[in-house]
Amino acid sequence: MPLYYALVDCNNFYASCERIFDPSLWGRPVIILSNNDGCVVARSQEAKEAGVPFAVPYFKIKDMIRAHNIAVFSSNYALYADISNRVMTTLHSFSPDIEVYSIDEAFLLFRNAGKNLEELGGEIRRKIYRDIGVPVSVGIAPTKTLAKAASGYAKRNPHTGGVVFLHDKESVDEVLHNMSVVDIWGIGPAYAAKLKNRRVQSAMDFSILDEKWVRKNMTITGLRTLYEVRGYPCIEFEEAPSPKKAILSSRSFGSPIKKLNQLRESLSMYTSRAAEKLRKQKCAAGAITVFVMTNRFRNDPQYSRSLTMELPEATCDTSVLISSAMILLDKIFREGFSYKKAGVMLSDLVSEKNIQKNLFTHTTGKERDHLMKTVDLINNSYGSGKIFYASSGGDKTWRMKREFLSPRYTTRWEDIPLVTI
DNA sequence: TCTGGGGTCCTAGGACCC
DNA sequence: TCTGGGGTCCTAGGACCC
Repeated sequence: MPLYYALVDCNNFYASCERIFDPSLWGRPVIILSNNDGCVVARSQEAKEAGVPFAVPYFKIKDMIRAHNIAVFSSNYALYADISNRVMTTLHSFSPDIEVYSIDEAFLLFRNAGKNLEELGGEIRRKIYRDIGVPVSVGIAPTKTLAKAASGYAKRNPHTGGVVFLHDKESVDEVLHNMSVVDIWGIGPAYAAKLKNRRVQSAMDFSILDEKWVRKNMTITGLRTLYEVRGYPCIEFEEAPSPKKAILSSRSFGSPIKKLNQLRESLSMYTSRAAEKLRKQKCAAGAITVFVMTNRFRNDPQYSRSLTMELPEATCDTSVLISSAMILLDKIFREGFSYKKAGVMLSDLVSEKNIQKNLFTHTTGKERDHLMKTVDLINNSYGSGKIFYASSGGDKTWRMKREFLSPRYTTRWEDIPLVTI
């Protein structure tokens, strides 16, 4: 029975989100910056054509921005996440089997479907564009890796109408021939360089490689990719998002910081964030790691360290986690460096129901639970960071830069667009 | 002179993804 | 002046055990 995977991929997703509410951006190059307005993480088609490279630091392209009248935005995750949810909800109406792969992509599974899949792809495209305003590309193929390849091909080649269905050898070969090996899902720059030495350039070259060589040089994951490219599905379809094994919260600072106090504030803040995420997925952490680092792009003296501590008892209590983080920070902090980034990682996660009690620690139990729930409730209702731990400080000189933030059109009452007649 | 072998667990580092 | 953040998986090698 034929089984096909469809990959639906939003085109230039962040840029498309900004355009929904600001039609003056149509036809104009648009770029979106990473946290701290550091580098470019998304570009509209026009911006790509104007020559803005991916991941380039913002300060390096200021001239180009002026010359091409490029619209610049800070990342507005509240907006993107909300639009993403709408897209995923719409996709659900096309197949009950959906794997939300990232904020702008989802796989759909189609069982026993025939030739009409191409048509269905077109329908998906039209519906999402009409209902939400986001253009998407659709790739349909017998494996996830080929579906990815197909949607990429659809995006690059307008004559496809944004939908590519790989249903026979000819159509697969056409796509693989016109695809660079580094664009295969699962092959990054390191493997691509290795492959280039073997004169493997196109995805087609890769598909006919010797299995043993791939296994030896690209591990078992590389071998899976090889089979997938040949049309044998090896990568599982995961409908339910698998529970996280670690939770990370880290940030670069708006400007470098030198004082222990400032590091303490920022780490205390990141720990609160991580703990919130932890409670949201109803888990407790058995270990905590703290790391600090200087700016590797500068010629200053460099320092980078991390330290992990096992907690006597798995916990999701923010204050326990903060005090543990502070102990770790005190151990790794060195005077005299300009720190650029710090973070905290919570690992050894267990379900909050299965916490192994420690005989020798004093737990306060229910009251703390209740306190945490209340803190989360307040912050969820009145905005993140409405109440916070005093150790997170009020100074916040280290806070993130977001100079070009658009309104949270869909998630904040004050920001809802007004229509004037 | 000859210096085992098999197993587990942990960690660091490297690869990839968006 | 200004170079993101948050993840997963795999492997090699060391420590340790019998």
